[in-house]
Amino acid sequence: MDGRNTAALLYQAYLRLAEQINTATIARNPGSRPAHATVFIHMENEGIRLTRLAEKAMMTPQAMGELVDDLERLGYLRRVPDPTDRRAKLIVFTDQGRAALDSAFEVIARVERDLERLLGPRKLASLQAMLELITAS
Amino acid sequence: MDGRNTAALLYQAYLRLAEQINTATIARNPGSRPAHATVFIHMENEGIRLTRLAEKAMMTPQAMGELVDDLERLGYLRRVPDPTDRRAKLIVFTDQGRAALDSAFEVIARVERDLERLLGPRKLASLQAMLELITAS
DNA sequence: TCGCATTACTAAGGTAGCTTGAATATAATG
DNA sequence: CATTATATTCAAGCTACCTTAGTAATGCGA
Repeated sequence: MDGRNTAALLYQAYLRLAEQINTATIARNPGSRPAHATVFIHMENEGIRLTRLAEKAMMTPQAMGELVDDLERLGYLRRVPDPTDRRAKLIVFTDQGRAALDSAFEVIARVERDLERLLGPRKLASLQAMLELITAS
Repeated sequence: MDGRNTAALLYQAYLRLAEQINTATIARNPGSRPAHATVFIHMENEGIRLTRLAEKAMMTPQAMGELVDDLERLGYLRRVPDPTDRRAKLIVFTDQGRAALDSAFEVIARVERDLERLLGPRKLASLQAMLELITAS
């Protein structure tokens, strides 16, 4: 079906890298699922409310609540009362959660190093610039 | 979360292009869903059996059967008896199905032309080469 | 010809990742 | 101080896309 289909090529390359990242992070953080990543992506160090987290991730508070439930059960997050509003809770990292975040950064950094070895630094930079251009187009 | 995450950039660029392709093809072929694309991708002009189609797409014949049911109902495919085996049926394109396939190619070609205008032919070729390299790595 | 394999179909079930709806507690406002 | 809005949570449901299980007809090798 493809005699030059850049979209398909992008997807395959993405799958290749995502598989590496998911495999490594799930191995390091047993019990976690890809969907949990959106929580880490939108977390804030000082703590964040569920509603705000949900807004940032563009989902309902209920859906985000389930993800946070999981990560709390797994020991990555904790809910503490928000001192400024007794209805609200602040979702904060545990030490384990911070370690998991660091670990995820390391995994990504390793993949980036592999890419740099594969393509060379100049070409990798060129690739990233083109991808940003496409996304913004 | 990203201070240079090529995987994320790849995904965003892919989403940008896929959204264009899906929107255009679904607009041209009402009733079709993204999952139906895998059928078109693995179809064969001379006709193909359900089991073989399922194998190529790496899913169960039952799952593929449903997709083919949909596309038959929508008028893109037809099941005809396989003259060489009375258990089997050949899934073949209707004229409408062939037109839809052509139309999908046109949509992709349009996206490729847009990309060529955005990046230039040399850089687009370089992008594709890098994506293939990543996929094969 | 007997027994097993293959092709397709029907039916039911499962999973991931969401949603909508409704309840409770607290806050903010006129 | 009555009303309305906000933060969270419990419960149920939904969609897309698959799966496993079981049935019937036909083909094929020993």
